[in-house]
Amino acid sequence: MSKFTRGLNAEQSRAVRTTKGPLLVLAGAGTGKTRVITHRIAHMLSRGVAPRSVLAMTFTNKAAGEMKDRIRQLVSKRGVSDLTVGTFHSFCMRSLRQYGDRVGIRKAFGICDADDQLVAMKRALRELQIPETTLAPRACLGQVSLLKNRMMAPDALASSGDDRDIDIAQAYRRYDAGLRASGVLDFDDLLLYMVKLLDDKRTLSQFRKRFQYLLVDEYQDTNGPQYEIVKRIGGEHRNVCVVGDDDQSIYGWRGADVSKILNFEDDFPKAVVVRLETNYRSTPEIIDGANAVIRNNTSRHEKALRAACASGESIQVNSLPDEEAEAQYVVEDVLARVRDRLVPPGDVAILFRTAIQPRLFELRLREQNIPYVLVGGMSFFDRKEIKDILSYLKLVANPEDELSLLRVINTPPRGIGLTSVETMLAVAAQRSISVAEVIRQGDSVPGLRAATVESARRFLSTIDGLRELQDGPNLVDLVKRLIREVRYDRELERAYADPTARAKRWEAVKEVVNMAEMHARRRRGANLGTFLDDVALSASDEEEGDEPSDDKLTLMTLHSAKGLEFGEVYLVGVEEGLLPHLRSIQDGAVEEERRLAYVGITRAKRRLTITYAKSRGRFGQRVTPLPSRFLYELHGKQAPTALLERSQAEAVGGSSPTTSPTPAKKGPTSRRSKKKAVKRPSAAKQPARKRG
DNA sequence: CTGTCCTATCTTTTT
DNA sequence: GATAGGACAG
Repeated sequence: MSKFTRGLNAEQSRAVRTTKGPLLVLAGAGTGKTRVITHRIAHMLSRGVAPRSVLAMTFTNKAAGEMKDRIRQLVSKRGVSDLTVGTFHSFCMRSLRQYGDRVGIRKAFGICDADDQLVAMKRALRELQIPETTLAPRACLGQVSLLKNRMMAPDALASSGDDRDIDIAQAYRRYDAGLRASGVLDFDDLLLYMVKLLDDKRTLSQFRKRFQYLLVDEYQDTNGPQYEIVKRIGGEHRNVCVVGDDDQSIYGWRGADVSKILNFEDDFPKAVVVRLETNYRSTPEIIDGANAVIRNNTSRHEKALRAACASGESIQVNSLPDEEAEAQYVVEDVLARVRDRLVPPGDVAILFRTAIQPRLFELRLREQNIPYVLVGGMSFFDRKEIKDILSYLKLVANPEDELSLLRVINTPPRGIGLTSVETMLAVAAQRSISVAEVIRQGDSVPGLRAATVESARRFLSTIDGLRELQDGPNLVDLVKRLIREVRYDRELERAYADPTARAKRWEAVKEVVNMAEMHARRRRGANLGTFLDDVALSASDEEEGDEPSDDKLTLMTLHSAKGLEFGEVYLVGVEEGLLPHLRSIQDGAVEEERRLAYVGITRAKRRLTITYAKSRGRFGQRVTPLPSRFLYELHGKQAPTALLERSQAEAVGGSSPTTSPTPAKKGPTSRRSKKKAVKRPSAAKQPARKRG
């Protein structure tokens, strides 16, 4: 018995001790998953496994950081630093930086974010002369991403014969070509090219030899390429441990594939399967509810949570007349309990399905002076000024990055307007050269004024000048000089008349400098490239606000709640059409919604309150939703067929505006237009200000 | 290039 | 009903 199995239950201990061969750990919510993972690695190291032969992959930076921290608490520092613990994406990025040339990409590739992707897709559609009204860039991007996540080539769609699919397939190819020309990869590409890299025999055997022990966290969220990576590297030695919970797979819409965890034993025959079913988080009442709901899913590993905690309150379910009353009820309940010192605000969460729901809750919370954080929303990196500066930096690092170039070429305004840019793009396409090259050839380009060309050249030479500093030791200096030399202050002056707003933006700009400073301090050998990598792959973890803090109530979506726990939880808006969401009902994806509900329920340690509204404004109309089918299930019943049918009918009816044979009876205000809205009381009178 | 009007859209968003 | 993005005019 090793010291790392002490204090663990039988199943946990078995998982920790199984260090060789394939291992599937089905870890229900609150069953000590992280503990098992970290103890298992510590145990392996104590048994002589070389730290550098261990590869542990997670989905978030946060999870990776936590894993490292907790292993560090268990073993000596030396061992930990040689472990490879990181997100799939960062692992792939590092590997491609090292061996990218083996799959035909430059090692100095850039990484493009969601914004860049959208720009690239718009450009692709324009070049293909597919109007955005026919195919929305966002939707198209989503489809392409899904294809990539399923490792499907564009041809797979093109052959379907459907017009839209053909367009998407074309857009896919064009979009990819655009990214390649700009020397950038999107997030999905990082994984795809890694798979490709592992197609190379030499590389594959190198990786197999190096990484003798694999561990994958949240395996239920694995998508196609991630699965291939695991299978390839681990396929020979088969020391593959995957940990996850099929009941918490909630990212199917992003290409995550539950079947991977369901079929693990087929992929890795004779796998040891350990089920962690003892829940140390919640009261039996809460666990009963969770079990009762999730039991209704058909495709899952059979299991049920057992509560280890003492009995507590039963789950409360409350219906309220409308969403206003719902918010009011919840906030008043919180207020009373906080006042009576039954719970600190920091131990309370309000969970909801969609991003618009928190509004009313925010309003009320502010009214009552209850401090709160809204998790999610706009990240620091989504702010325009931050993106601008980062685009400049990306352009410095990668002269071919046209996405970035186009973003900042006239920011601040340099007299290079839309028309000029369009001319440049057209000429670039026509002569098959880059936009930068067009600018260099500017004199021979019809339609470009001399002043424009001159200004564009000055812009390029500023960037070129900065480029000479990029490998230099002083990253911070580079960033500062860039901000000065491109005259970003002018941009702020132009865009923000209000001095306070301007000052605030300037603060954000300076924050980039701070980030660079931090990066330079933390990492040896830091340069522009390492900085940009860091920023690209660590989207939102920095910064205030986001982190659930000790003294603030948390407002967040069910998706962001996964992996967290709170003393008291309010699960709100539990109605047909919201949870399960309308779209999921349409798409026949109710099981994933049920998992979402399950995730929500299992976040609560001691007290769970579920609410739903009998009337709710949706898309400007007032609807009278039915209580969610999950509420029936919660009490061990089946939702009435009539409810399911009506729900289905509404989902289908609501989706296609062409066919509206007015489903069941709705409220009296059902399909009235604009004017009627005036009579609505106070709904959104007070415009929600910035969150506190 | 900026300001305005208009209209399409309205889940979730680890990287 | 709100919002964001595009089209169009000035």
